[in-house]
Amino acid sequence: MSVPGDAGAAGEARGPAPQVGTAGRILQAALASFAGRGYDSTSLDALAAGLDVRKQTILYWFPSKEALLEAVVDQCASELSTVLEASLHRAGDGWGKVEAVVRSVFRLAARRPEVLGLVRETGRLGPPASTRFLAALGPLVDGASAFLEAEMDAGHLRRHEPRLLLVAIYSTVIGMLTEVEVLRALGEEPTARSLVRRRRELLDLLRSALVASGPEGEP
Amino acid sequence: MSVPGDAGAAGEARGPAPQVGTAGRILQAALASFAGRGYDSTSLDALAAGLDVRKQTILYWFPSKEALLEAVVDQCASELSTVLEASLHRAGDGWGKVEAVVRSVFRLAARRPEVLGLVRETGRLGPPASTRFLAALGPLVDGASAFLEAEMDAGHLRRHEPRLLLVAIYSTVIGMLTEVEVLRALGEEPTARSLVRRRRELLDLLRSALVASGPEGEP
DNA sequence: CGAGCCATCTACCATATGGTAGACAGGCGC
DNA sequence: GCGCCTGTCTACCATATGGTAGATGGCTCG
Repeated sequence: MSVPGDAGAAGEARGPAPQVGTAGRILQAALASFAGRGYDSTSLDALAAGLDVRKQTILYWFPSKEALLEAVVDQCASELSTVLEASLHRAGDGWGKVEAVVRSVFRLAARRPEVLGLVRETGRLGPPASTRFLAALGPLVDGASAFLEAEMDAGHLRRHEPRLLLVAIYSTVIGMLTEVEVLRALGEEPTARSLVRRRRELLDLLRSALVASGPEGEP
Repeated sequence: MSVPGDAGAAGEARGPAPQVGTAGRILQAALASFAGRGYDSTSLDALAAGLDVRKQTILYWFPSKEALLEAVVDQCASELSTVLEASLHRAGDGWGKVEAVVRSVFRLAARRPEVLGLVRETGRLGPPASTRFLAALGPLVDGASAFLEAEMDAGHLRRHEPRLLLVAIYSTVIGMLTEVEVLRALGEEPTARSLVRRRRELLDLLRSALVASGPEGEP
């Protein structure tokens, strides 16, 4: 039985994770708006209007606008973690693993573009949203960094500073997926076809950048 | 003699470009806040407080908050254009030119980080801010795309789709320069030393990605 | 010296916004 | 059938926000 928003665990709707019913609808609507319009440009009244309820209903399930943001951030971090973990467990060697991760993020973007949009918005918002999000991804990032370093040591990948490499990959992936205005200006409408092209180009670039050519890194 | 904000050319302070005096101070403060906190999170009262004036003074020089944003966008587009044009006119061949452009953007970031911060904010804001900004950079982007294609045709750079390559480079550069929270989470504080490391890593990555190894592209 | 202009301010406006308190209808259990 | 709980609503609050109108002091010019 669902329980309404109240003092308690900060940032959480009461009771079980609200994926269904009104609380679930509120989360989805908030995600879409926070990702698309921005957190500060989203009012509770506007959000409520889109859901055909009053803002008091939102405040019944989430004690404040900030608590709603925290719940949305947690949900996105969870979805992204799940996707990244699944792909990390499947692929084997250096480049294969990087490729698997990038492909899985693009698949997530195809069916849930607002998740990547929210990722980019947390970067802009700064603490505590970004801190919460990055903390949730922390273990994965640490694992990714260690993995990259090991692969570079083994000669499977070109030598780079692993953590800066992760920032570069993150920036490029998020930009290719969410910089809608820049993409449009360069002739790329946000279509499924364009997504395929962008994924191909990005993978080509990353592969050229990461896979050493010659004897020790022949592709 | 300076002229106050009024109906007229939208988005412009009256009279000559206000780089000095109160209007200039307003522009700088607005740039810093729009880039750092975001346009929607910046109130005219807060901006005025920082300048030790009243918001009516801001509205004397710029007819509206949106007009102020337009003026800030124009100024940033101008600064970035100047920097990009200068570097494009100096370097010669394929990779050398790309490197020169990236280095010049990093130099701009070292002394005027808020300019790059505003670039990223315009991407988030969408039209009309992003349209205005991208229109101002349009000729440069067209030239860059044509240049990249010619260098690929000549075998100086690996074959990629030029416009998507520009999006990728843009995303990576802006991310490496402005994703402060992600950088911090990975151990990179926004220091001058870190900027040097980031520039080196980024240039290494781009070089590996763009410069073909082997007979036709030996570096 | 007085008039006019410029740049800043005070006072005020209308609307937006996040949030609180309690009313109310429906459903469920005793 | 009644009492209680849940979930939604109305009414209201205090503050924030972008903007307008006119006051005011200082400066310049005739």
